Amino acid sequence: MLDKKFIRENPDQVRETFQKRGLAPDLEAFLSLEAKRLVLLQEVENLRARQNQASEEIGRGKREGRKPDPELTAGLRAASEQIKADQNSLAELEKESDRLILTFPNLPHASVPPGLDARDNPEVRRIGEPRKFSFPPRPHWEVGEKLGLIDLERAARISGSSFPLFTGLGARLERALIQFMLDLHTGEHGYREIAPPLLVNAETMTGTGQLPKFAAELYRVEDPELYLIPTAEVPLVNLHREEILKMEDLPISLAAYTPCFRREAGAHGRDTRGLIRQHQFDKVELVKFTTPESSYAELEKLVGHAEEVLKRLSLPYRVICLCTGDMGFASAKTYDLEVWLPGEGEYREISSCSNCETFQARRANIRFRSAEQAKPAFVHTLNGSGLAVGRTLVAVLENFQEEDGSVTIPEALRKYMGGLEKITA
RNA sequence: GGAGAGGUGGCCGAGUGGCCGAAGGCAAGCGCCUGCUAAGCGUUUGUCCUGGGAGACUGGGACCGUGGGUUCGAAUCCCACCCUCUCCGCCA
Repeated sequence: MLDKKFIRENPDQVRETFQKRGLAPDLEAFLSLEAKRLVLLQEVENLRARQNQASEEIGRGKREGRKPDPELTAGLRAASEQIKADQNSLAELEKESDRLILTFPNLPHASVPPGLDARDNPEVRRIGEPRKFSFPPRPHWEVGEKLGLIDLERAARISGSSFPLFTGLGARLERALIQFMLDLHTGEHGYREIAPPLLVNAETMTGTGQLPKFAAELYRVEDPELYLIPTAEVPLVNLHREEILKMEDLPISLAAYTPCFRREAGAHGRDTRGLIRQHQFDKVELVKFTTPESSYAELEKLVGHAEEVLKRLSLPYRVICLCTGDMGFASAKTYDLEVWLPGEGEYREISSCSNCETFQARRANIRFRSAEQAKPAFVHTLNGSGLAVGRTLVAVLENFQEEDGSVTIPEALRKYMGGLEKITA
C-alpha cells in the first residue's frame, strides 16, 4: 500500500509511475474522494471539539454540586446526533478510499529498467555453461516417468490436472532438495527456519497484497473463511504483523519450506505438460525484514543466496532484472533467476527475488524503532524463492539425464539420497 | 465440543460513568553523583489521523481485544463477536 498523504501531495508523480508500470488504477476517483473526506473530517473534528468542551463543563459543574442546564443538554443531544450521522458518512468515504488504495501497485525503484513486458527485461549475468549433449535431451516428464519418479496421470485421477505426484526415488529426490536448500540457508546464510501455517485468514492475505486484488488466484476454504497460501512469503511476512521491531534485531532473515497452492486461473493452456506449472508445488522461501537504508544491499545478498543453490547443483542459469512493465504488484524491484532446461532449450524462472520496500509493511503495519526516542518507521520487506523445489527437480532431471535414460545425482544432493549416485530404471 | 477465568501503554499491573491517554512498577533515554562494576538521586519516554509553521514546535481529533448500543459524557454500563489461559472430553 502506498502512503495516502504521499499520493495526495504527489499526484502527478504517482500517475506517471502507474503509466510506466502499464497499469491505470483509478487514481482520479481516489483523489476526489480524499478531498471530500478531509473536508468532512475537519467538520466532524470541530464538532467533536465543541462537544468535548461542553461535556467537560458539565462534569466540572456536577463535581461542584450544580445541576446541568436541561436546555444545554438538549442542544448537546442534537449535536451528538449530528456527529453520529457525519461520522457514518465519513466512514463510508474512508471505506471507499481504502478499497481503492488497496488496488494500487507499488512504485518501482529508480534503478528499475523501463519496459513494457518480459521481452524488455535485461539480463544481469549468466552463470554456467549449458551442457553439450551427444543425444537429443528429453523433457523432464519423459525422463521422470520412465524412471518411475513422477506419475502425473494418477495425480490427475486423484485431484485433477496439474497436481504433482512423486513416487519412489522421485519423492526422495524432492525431499532431498528441500533438505539441501534449508540446510544451506539456515546453516550458511544465517536464516532462521520457520514452519508456518498453510491456511491463513483474509487479513494475512491482505497484508502481503494477495487480497483483495488477486482473490481469483487463491484456493479458499468456506467455513471458517481461510485461504491456502500461494507462497510461504505470506505467513512469513505476516509473522511480524502489527509489531514494532527493535532496530538491533534487523535484518531479520527467515527461511521456510512449504507447499504452495495456486489456482493459476489465468494460465489456461500454458505449460500443460510436466511439472513446470502446478496447482500445488513445494518451495523454500526466503524473507527479510530490513531498515530502508540497507534493503537494496540485502536484496543483492538474497539473490546471491538463491543463486548459491543453483551453483552447488551445477545448474546453469541467468539473472534478469524485471522491467517496470513486468514487475509484480507489491514489488519495487525484482530479480528473477532462470535455470537452463535442455529438454525445452530455454531458460525458465526458478526464483523471483523482490524488495517490496514499505508496500507490505504499511499494509501489515510492521515497523521498527531506530533510536529509543525516534518515531517508529515502516520496515522494508524482501522475499525470494530459494528455490522452487519442483522446478529444481525438473532442472536436475533435464540437465543430468544420460543417453540410457538414467539420471546422475548432483554431488551436493548425494548425502541426502543415502549416497546414491545415479537413478536407473 | 463442555465449564470457568481473562484481554489496559515496550513489558507487568491499577483503574466500575466526568478531575483518565490512563496510578504504580519494570525497561529505556538524559542529567547529577560515584576509583571500576553496581547502587542512588532528579527528570523524560505511547500510537495513529488532521491543521498551522521553513523548523524547534504547536492547535484539534481518535485509540484501553473488535464491532455496535445507552449517555451531554464510556477503559468503566449493555449486546454481539474474536482471541488467550485453566480444567474436562475427543483426537493426529
